[in-house]
Amino acid sequence: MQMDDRKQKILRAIVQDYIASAEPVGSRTIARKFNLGVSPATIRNEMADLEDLGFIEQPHTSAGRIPSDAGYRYYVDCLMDAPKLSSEDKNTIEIETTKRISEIEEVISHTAKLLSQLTSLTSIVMGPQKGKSSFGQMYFLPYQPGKAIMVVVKENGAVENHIVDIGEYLSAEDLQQVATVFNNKLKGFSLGQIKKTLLHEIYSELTKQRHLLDNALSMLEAILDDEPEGEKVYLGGTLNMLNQPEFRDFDKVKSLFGAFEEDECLKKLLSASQNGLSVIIGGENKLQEFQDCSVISATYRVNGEVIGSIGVLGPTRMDYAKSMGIVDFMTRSLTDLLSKSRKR
Amino acid sequence: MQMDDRKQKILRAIVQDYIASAEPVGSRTIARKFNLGVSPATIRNEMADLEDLGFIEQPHTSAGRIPSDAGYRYYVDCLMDAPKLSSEDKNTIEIETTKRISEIEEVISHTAKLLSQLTSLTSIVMGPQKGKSSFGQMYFLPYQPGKAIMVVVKENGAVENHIVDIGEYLSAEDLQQVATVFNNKLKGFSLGQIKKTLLHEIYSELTKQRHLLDNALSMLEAILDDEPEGEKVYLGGTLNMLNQPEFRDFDKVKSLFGAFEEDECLKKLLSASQNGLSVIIGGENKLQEFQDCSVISATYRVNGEVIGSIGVLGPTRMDYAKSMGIVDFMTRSLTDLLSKSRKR
DNA sequence: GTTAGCACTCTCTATTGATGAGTGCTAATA
DNA sequence: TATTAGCACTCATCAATAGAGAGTGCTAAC
Repeated sequence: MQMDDRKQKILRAIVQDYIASAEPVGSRTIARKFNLGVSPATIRNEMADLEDLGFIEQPHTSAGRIPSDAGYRYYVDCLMDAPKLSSEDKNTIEIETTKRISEIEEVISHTAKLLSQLTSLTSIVMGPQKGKSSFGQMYFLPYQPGKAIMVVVKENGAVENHIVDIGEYLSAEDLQQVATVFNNKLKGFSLGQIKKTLLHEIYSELTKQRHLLDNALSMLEAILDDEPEGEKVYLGGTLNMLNQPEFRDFDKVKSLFGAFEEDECLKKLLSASQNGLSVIIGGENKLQEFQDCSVISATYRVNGEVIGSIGVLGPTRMDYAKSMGIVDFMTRSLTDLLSKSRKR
Repeated sequence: MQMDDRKQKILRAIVQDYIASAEPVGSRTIARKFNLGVSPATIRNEMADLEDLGFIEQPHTSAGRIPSDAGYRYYVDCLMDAPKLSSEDKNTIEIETTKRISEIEEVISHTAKLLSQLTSLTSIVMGPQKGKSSFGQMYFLPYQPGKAIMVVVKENGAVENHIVDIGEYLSAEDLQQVATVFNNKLKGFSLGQIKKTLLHEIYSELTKQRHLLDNALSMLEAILDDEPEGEKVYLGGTLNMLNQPEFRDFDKVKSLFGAFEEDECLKKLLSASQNGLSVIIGGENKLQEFQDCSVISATYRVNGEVIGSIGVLGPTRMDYAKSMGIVDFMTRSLTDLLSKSRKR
């Protein structure tokens, strides 16, 4: 049995109607709403075929059909209108992203909010991958006796400050000296590389200045320890999930919101998209908690280099065309925005 | 009618049993579980009296009784065992809070997590009140052409960095000069005060150095604009609310989680506690969304000055003695920790 | 003042039956 | 041969009903 034109039309009708209504779609409904020029009985026959092919399923004997994961997949791959976004949404994105915002973190969290607003789904935005970000420069500023503020500028423009213990014996010049060594040795290296290969090099350099060493070492540790394992993840519109009829079930909500609190889970969700727009549908997802969800994600770049990803999470029954359009456009404008702001 | 000793014992029994079981408490249950030496019938009579006094109520004719807000209030004020915390919890708090953490923000968010863990409730922690925090020092660091990193150290020890536009024309010395003016003029003033009274003073001072003024002004604006209105609020254990039987209701969950996303709401919740330990029970709360909740909160200090508050939010039926014990102790150790770290 | 006994109330759960949406099959039709 | 009309059948949903159980309030006895 093959997918002919009519089967495709019917499958598309089922998916679209189910996306809109969240109710199983019957043959009669299709005949009425979509003008296919055939009777419900014919549609029933075709639907039986589509069920055999695995694209739709029946929740119970006397209900209409709902798309299976395979059905959604076929829809996304072959039947769907090209991802599109309304000029209204486009406008909003352009206005919102051109509002001058100075810090990357703010841009990111702002993006998460905007994304969830536009899609009515839950948005997940992964900030610059710190492990991959490279060291740019560092400064030490006086803070309190025995402590200093260490300001680290990454190559991607992110700025972080940490309080570090410096012991009692370091003067401002000593600190300056340490910073100089760091800046010379580390510029351009990722923090991962720093940890592995460069640590002992600095160590030996500083050995020459015996009196600095002991305290400098604790600083080094502080730098690397304070650096969290992975990237920061921002969520937006988690509440939107509560509006979806498929989550009118307490246990589902609990396990879902539980997963939301685990950064690791969210990172895994986004990790699929290596490049371009990625769509993961229902059971294609390996994470138990998200088997009833679909994820649309994409990576964004700064100056050509992938530094993070954004995505939306929703019920399997989501408006793929719209969501994909928004995620795609958002990725582009984020990439634009970040690259532009770096050039200035 | 007066509260005699037996009435008090019965009321305490009702509150405690209801806290534990979340089920209306019947006369028979009390006679069985609490050895009052009287029969269920007698207890029934007393319960009728307690209901007349407004301390308990019946969800429906043939159910047991549950405490009213007034009942909880009486319990907390007069009947409850002194707020107490297990030596186990005490230990956890002491170990967790003495882990060396350098930045105030980290301490705060860590506190929120710990608090919700120990109480199985939702924790709300309000960070240092920025409006009330005072300016300490500022530095400018080179960033990119036309931009600088502005590092602001508050008097309470918090450090923030912002990227500011400086236009094309400012040299490092110019920046240094501006910073010096700021540091001299502003040290010790709250940001509120800065905005109102000192702005024109600096303005006039900088007027003397004409070439700096235009650009310095935009920086000033950046400083004050970047400063958010209020304090940052941290939530922990919001999921715990889903485990409470009183929130097995979708509309409640939705409005509750909606309120969680509004920082303003949460701030209002905590604002009650001006000093010491404050307990707000059910309807005493003015916010619609939290009428079924109680809030226990307290303020913490750095060097005698109140800089924030912590609290827990739970269903009206919460274990007040335990929660109050934990919040109280936590406040103290937070105060200790922050004050100690400031002295070093 | 306390208690035992009992009728009464009300929630909760399970059962039942009616309704309606939707299917699958068969036979008639183009 | 493909399509369609007709019809019996299935199953979820909803409302009504009955029975069980928990708990009360009242009365009368202790």
